[in-house]
Amino acid sequence: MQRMCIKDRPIHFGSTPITGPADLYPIHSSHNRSDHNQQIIGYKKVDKSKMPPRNLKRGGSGKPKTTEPAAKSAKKELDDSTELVAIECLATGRRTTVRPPGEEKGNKEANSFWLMKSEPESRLENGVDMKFGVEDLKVQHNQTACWDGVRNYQARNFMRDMKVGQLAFFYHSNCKEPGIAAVVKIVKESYVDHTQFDKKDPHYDPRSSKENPKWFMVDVQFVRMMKRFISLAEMKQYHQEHKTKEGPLKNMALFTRARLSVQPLAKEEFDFVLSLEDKKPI
DNA sequence: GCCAACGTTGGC
DNA sequence: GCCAACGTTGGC
Repeated sequence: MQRMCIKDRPIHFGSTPITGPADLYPIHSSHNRSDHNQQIIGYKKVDKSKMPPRNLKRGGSGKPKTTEPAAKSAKKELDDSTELVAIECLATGRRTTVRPPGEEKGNKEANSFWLMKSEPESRLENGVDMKFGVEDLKVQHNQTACWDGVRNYQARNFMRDMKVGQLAFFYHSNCKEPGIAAVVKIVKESYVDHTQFDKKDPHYDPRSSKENPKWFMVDVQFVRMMKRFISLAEMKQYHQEHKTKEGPLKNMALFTRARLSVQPLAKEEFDFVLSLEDKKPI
């Protein structure tokens, strides 16, 4: 079984209105559940050989280590991120710094682009349809939707780094043809994801509380469809080629951190993908 | 803090 | 449906 949804993705329509600025309207998306208190982040170019994982593991599992801290630490990271991307495991308190692919020191623009995954095909999760493709975004009021349901710390932290006006690719995952379908922009910065408190929501998180919410979301607005769909397969070919010949997609998170539903793109990566629109598909 | 077991992601 | 990759859990 696969489920798709997975952890970090958003989407579905719910029905719950969100509170927020009057000009934005929401919606919902949703996603998964499971993560814990930890966070780590970063991308890195790291070698995955040693990468990661295990160390960044969570720490105390059961005890949310921080009860308030989550928010606070995360915020701290945000501030630090102006320079390097700070990574910290909330659970362990361990901190490391990594620089996003393509980000040069002092180049704050480098990380101002994102890729957000969503499932365009129906798939039930606890009875709720997770479907939310670009077409679904386009029919929302103001063509804007809140990216709720993200339940992965890295993805959540990336959303917290998002700023109004930044662009992101709307990626279709878990479907026949995975790939980039459109360009969207961030229209509301990180705020509490209300679905974590809703017992009926597939992404309900019993470990979270209103006093100390764990999950956040941003609002995105449709900008335009890609001139042509840029498939995962096509990008993968470039990724492979760029790994040997050196090219902009050589460290693309889509391949180096495949399961992350919200991922950063270096400007060169974003621009390269856009340049493919005017080329013939390979 | 380590690490084996387990669960999830998500392309194929 | 399969399964590789990798994140999470939780005992020790």
